[in-house]
Amino acid sequence: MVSDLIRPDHLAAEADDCCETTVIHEEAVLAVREQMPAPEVTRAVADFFRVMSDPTRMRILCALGRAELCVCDLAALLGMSESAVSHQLRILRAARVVRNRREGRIVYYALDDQHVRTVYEMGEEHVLEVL
Amino acid sequence: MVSDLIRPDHLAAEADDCCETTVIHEEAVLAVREQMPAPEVTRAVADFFRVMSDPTRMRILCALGRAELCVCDLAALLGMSESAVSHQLRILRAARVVRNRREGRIVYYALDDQHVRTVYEMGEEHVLEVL
DNA sequence: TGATTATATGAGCAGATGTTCATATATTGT
DNA sequence: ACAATATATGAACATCTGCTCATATAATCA
Repeated sequence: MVSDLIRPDHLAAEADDCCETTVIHEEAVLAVREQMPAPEVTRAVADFFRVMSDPTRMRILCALGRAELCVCDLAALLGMSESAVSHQLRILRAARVVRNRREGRIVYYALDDQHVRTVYEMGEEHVLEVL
Repeated sequence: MVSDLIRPDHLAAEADDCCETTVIHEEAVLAVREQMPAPEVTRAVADFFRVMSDPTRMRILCALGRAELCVCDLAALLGMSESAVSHQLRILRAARVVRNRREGRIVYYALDDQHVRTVYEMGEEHVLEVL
C-alpha cells in the first residue's frame, strides 16, 4: 500500500506486534492495555464459561445442583441418550465443576463448584432484565 | 429389541415422553424435575454464557469494562482486524451487554451490564481455584 | 461533488462442537 | 465362567463458529 510510505515512522512503534492498525485514542489504549488481565487468564475464564454455554450441560448442572444423580437418571430427566449425557459429563469433569463417585456399577455425579450456582443466578438475572 | 417385550408395561409410564430409558432413582428424578427451571430459561442462560465463552469477546468485555473505546482502538489493543472486532461487537450488542454511541464517524462502545463484571470475577476465582 | 475515514456486513472457509451409533470397560449376579 | 447392566469412549457426521476478504454504509473534509 502507498499510504504506508506516507505515514510517519514514529507512529509505527505504537502497536506492539502490528503496524497496520489505526489508533485514535492512544492514551486510552495504553492505559487499558496496562490494566488488562493476561490473555491466558481471559482465555481460561472464557473456557470456564464455554462449559456453561451449552443448554444440555446447563441443564445437567442445574439438576446436579439439586441432587446427586447417576448417568441414566440424568438421561431420563433430560430425555436424552445416556451416551450423550456421558459425553457431556466428561466435559464437566474435565472442567472440575462436577465430582463423581462409584457405587458398584452406578456412578453418581454431583455439583462440585460453589461458583457455578452463583454464576447461574447472575446469568438468570441478566436474562430476566434483558427480556 | 426382544427385551422390550419382557419389560412390564407399568414401567413405561414413568418417563413422560420417552420409554426406552432406565431410571434407577425414580423419586429423585421426579423431585429434581419439579425444581428444574424451564428449558427455555436454561437455554437463555446458556446463550448468555456463550457470549462470554470466546477469548476475543472476553477480552473486548474486559477492555470495555475499563474504558469507553472505539472499534479501531479495540482492534489495535487486541491486535486484531477491525472487521473481526466489529463482528464480535455485533454479537455483544445483540446480547445487550455493550452499548454504543456514535460521534461523527467514530462509534464508541462501553460495557452495559452490571452482571458481566461480577460473573467475570467468579469465573476468574474458579480458574484460580482449579489450577 | 469526490476522496477519505470509521464502521458494518455478507460470503466463504477451516476448525470446533454435540449428537448418534458401535464398541469397550467395569461391576454384579447366576 | 457367562450374561446382564451401567458407564465410557472412539468414529463419523451435520451443524455452528470465528476469522478473512471484499464490499457497503455513513460521516467528514477538500
